[in-house]
Amino acid sequence: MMAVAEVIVDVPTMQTNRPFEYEIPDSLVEVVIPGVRVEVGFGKGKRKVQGFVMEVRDHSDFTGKLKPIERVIDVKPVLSQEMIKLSYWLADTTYAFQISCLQTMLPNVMRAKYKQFVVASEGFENDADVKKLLDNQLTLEITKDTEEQTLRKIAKLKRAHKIDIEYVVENQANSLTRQVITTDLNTDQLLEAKDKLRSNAKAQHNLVDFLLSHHDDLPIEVSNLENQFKITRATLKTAEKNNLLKFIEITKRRKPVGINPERTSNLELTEEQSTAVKDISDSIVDDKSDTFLIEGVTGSGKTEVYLQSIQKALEQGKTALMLVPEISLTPQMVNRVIGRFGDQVAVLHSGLSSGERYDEWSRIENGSVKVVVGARSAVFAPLDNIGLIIIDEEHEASYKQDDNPRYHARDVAKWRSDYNNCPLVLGSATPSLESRARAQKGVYKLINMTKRINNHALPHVQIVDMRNAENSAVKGDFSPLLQDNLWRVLKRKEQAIVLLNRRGYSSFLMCRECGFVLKCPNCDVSLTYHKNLGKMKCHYCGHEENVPHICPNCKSKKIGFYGTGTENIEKQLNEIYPDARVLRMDVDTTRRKGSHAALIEKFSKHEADILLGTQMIAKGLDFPNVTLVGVINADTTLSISDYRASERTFQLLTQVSGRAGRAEKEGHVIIQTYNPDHYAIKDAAMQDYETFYKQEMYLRHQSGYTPYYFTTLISVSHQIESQALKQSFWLKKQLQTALSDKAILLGPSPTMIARKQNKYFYQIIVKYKHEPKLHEKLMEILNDTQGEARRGFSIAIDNEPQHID
DNA sequence: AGCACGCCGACT
DNA sequence: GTCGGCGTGCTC
Repeated sequence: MMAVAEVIVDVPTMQTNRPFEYEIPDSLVEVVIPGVRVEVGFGKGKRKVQGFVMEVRDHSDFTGKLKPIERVIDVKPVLSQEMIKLSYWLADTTYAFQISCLQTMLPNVMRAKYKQFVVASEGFENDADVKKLLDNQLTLEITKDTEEQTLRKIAKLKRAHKIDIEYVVENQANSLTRQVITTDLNTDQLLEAKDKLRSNAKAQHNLVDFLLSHHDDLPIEVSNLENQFKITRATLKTAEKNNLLKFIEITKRRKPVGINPERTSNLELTEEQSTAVKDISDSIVDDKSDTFLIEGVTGSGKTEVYLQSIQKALEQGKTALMLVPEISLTPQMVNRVIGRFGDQVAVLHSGLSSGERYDEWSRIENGSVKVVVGARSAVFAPLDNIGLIIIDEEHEASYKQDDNPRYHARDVAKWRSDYNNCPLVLGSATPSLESRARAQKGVYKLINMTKRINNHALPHVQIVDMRNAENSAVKGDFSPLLQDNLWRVLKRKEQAIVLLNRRGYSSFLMCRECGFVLKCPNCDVSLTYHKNLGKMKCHYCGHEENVPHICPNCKSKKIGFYGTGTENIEKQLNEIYPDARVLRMDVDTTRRKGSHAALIEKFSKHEADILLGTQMIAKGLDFPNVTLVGVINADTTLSISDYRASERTFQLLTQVSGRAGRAEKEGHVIIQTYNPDHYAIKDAAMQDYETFYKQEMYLRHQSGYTPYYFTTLISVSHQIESQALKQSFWLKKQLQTALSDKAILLGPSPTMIARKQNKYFYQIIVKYKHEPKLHEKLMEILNDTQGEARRGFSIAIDNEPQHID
């Protein structure tokens, strides 16, 4: 009997997108188990790659000779059975390679780094050519910087079998350990020991004094002692010999959660809240995988419902997972969860370094954490025995990953909820149409929360018609009504939020003389300015260049930044209200790590009167002193060519309005728009989701979009534009043969950014209700176009895209 | 992806 | 003749 492992290898191509079988050597039988990473030989040469063991069997049907597993990387599986199963489902539904799915599910440090070294073949150690190539060293590393000439020489010597290439698979994931010191002696014993020290042993005396005064702080990190207290390692070593202290290695948690917020306990619930908690709790207790949709107006206390439901899961000895959009992962939110559950909580946000992220992953994986809060990718948190999954602000587009694997966290959460037999709770003031429609059909259980806590009135919303000359002509972008109300807020020493609704939020360079815009040579996009680099950069291909001071087109000096507009609005605010403290929050001011949180902190301490910003200020923030919200231009998101434009506009306006008057004080919202009669704007002003929902559903029905139809977006790209177009017509024809005549095929049409990294993009949209053959056909197409892929042709499939552009 | 094999044109 | 270009098939 032979032990065989099914391994997914780290080679992301269509042809290798299946398990390969490897022999498990006797010495490794005990350790090669599903979920561990292994190092295996792959291909004809001596190439080595990392792989994931999916399954272990006792025989193989493979007719050839099996290669052995060379090394086991993990002592303990990094993938649970749940994650292994999930990866199959994920690969299938997103059309992504399974290896990509596995890597997405794990912290980045688990991704192998590959290195190649040139070494002399046996017997050629003294060969003149070899010696010259290696420059008398034993090895030569081949990197991406290795010159073309050298590569040629390497190829030549290799053909002559004078050299070999050695492959090294590096594992980046090792939890850092740190050295700490502690002592078994109590203070009396230390004093006693101090007396015994030689009087000239000054450093030792100081050290003992230090230990006495910091006795309660022990253990203390050695690096801290060296840096902060200037105690050398030599001193410590001597003290160790004298049995004054001892060294211990502990696994370092790179990111200790900041200052612990004050512990809170359950708040008293309103009737609506307690019904919600009860319904969810019942599902937790009964191990039912129900999906709840909480449709709750801003300020209705959804968070408390989440917290008490989590509490229930913990009481049942289970764990809980809570997803929030990255942007609402602010200290405000995080503190509320940590405040309730203390160090049982792990927080996964984009601010973590990859090492920190790995540490948090380990804490979750080894069971020391019961609650996980995080953004999209936290849906893969290695929690065991999940009792509850929550997705806050479930309508947020950021829950969908926009590169491979293009998964939606909501779908993954649903899968895990089914696997764990636990409820999934979706919460929003403005649910996505598809979720709300599912609730309508009874697929989800709808929980309506219509009352604000303490019966706070909803903010008073006014729409300003900017087509009216009186409003727009006065002073820049501020209507008299908005100006007036800002004055009042300032006079009352309250705070205001001003939202500039912009879709693109990067600053590009434009000549005011001739209109020239600095563009990327490889992509059809304008370059954006990166403050920290001091250079112009392309978002799509990474191309960089210096900032020109004269216009390359007309030689004028009037070339400058044309940004989000926030700077311009800031200038206007400063002119109208010279005494007001304005805080600008946009990509430029939040680029540095932590600056986003710092600005929020500053505003919540009332160190500024007006918070000015884009989308990012609309979400999840709670400032009790804010009584006015002004929206400069509500329309911009309406005019985009996406069928979700109205939905997005409605959501944004409703949410930003909810920022006003969250405490005792009444809130006031002023929305400036050129489309005052548009239903998305009117309904947002009324904070009337249900009316909006009905209207939007009607329109979606008319135009045949989600949730009435499923959509799949297929984009085709090629170096040569005509080829891209030709292939996309071929693809459309392929689809037509497989699909029923009820399916609607749109396109091919060029994408909004028609060229990226010197490739031309066309897209086809498939709208359908029931096409059982579509999935199979798309898989077939992916397989068939393999050969073409070599010639720069590629296909990307996006199931249920969030935006079509 | 990355390697070997194999088939063609232009050079020590 | 053979070196090295690229197109093709395959990887347990």
